[in-house]
Amino acid sequence: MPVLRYNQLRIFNYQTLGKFTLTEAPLSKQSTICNGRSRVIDAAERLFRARGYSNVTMRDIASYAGIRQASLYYHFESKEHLYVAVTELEFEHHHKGLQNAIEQQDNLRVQLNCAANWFLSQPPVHLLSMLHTDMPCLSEENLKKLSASSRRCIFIPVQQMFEVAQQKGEIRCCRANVLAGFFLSVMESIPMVIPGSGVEAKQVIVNEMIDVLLDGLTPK
Amino acid sequence: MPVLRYNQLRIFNYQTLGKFTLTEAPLSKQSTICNGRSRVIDAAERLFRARGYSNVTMRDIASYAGIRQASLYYHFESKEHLYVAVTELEFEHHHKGLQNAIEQQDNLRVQLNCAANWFLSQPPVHLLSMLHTDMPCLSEENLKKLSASSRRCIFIPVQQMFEVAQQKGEIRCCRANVLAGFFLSVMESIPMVIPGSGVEAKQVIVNEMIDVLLDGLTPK
DNA sequence: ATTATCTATAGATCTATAGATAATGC
DNA sequence: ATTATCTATAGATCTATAGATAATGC
Repeated sequence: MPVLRYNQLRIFNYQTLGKFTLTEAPLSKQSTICNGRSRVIDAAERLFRARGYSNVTMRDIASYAGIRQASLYYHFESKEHLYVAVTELEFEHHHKGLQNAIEQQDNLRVQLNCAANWFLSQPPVHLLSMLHTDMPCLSEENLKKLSASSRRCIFIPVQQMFEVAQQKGEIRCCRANVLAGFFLSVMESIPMVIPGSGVEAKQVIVNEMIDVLLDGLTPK
Repeated sequence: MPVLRYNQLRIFNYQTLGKFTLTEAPLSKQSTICNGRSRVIDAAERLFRARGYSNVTMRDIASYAGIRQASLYYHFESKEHLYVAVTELEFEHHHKGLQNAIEQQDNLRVQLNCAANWFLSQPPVHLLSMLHTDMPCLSEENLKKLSASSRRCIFIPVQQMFEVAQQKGEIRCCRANVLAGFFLSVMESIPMVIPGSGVEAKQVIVNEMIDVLLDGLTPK
């Protein structure tokens, strides 16, 4: 059976991934996934995010992208280089989305809602898993690089949102970094609280979360 | 060079673990770590919790426990069996600690503080990473088993604490499962917010977190 | 006889490299 | 000539099994 070259293979089916089914839409625009490199990035992005660095093999990525394993090394020097490239892109993507969600609004409650909806509209980042499980597999240098990126792209924008609200007197005095960790970790935990639910159910959770954050639990 | 048998080797040094340094005290009582099986469980516990299932090899565990890799299979049928056994023990350990922390108190604010201090007194569980990255590596059956254990031992006790407080009118109406996810995920995120800080710094964060949870952020 | 270890190794991956080859663009 | 793929494979793991062996307990 001859192996179809990528150039000859215009119609393409993503393969199933065992128990790691990936149903989300790709992060990048569909239109950009038309050349080999983009397909590799897209495949790696989905797989690394769904399973973590160590539970994805180069063969998995190649198979998902519709090429042979060795061909990945034409585009990326190593598995680690691929992971770093893909993860930086993902962080930047979230940076843009978050900034956009936050800066359009001037009220904290609405900003929180928009930021939360941004996260719900995207495949989950699993930032805590990445920092805990994936990053230590990388070189010291790449670990520092990605840690810094995750802070700059995701943590700091959320922190600044709280700082600004504090300066405007919208909320009382409280460490903005604690609040940022608060908000982000709760966003990460939503799948744990209600596994396998739709977006509407998640939005209900998010709204309740924002109410608690702003108004507290103690009855009036 | 003759290999020292475990029985002959009474004095023992834990080996270093590269960038995954494990400085925490063992979960189990020191006194119980005197026979082979307990040493294996202790080693596996530390390593799996520090790096996750896939980033630990049977050789790592054996080396840490001071025996040869193949000897592990005398005590446990497979890597997966070992992981499941160790993780169930860990969940039970947290179940006892949590129940104890919660039932001694009758005021929600104090209960939250005691539950938080329990977690701070133990090596971190990294529940989100476990559920997201480790569990999908297991068989369907073990996945279900451990998911159920994590719910029963960790999630439900926290949820019940909120339910009781709600029944007593201490807090206003709000989904108790959302609040449990809230609390647990924030506990998990503390290392992300202040990486590499001492227990005191973490207690400050925890107290600020509890204040926000109960009193909210909106100024009076 | 049983318990707890060891050595040696089979068999299955996984990453990465070497070198060939087809398609594309100048 | 350059780009993007392929086949084949080296070399390094990693899990798990087989069979030997020393210490312990009856």
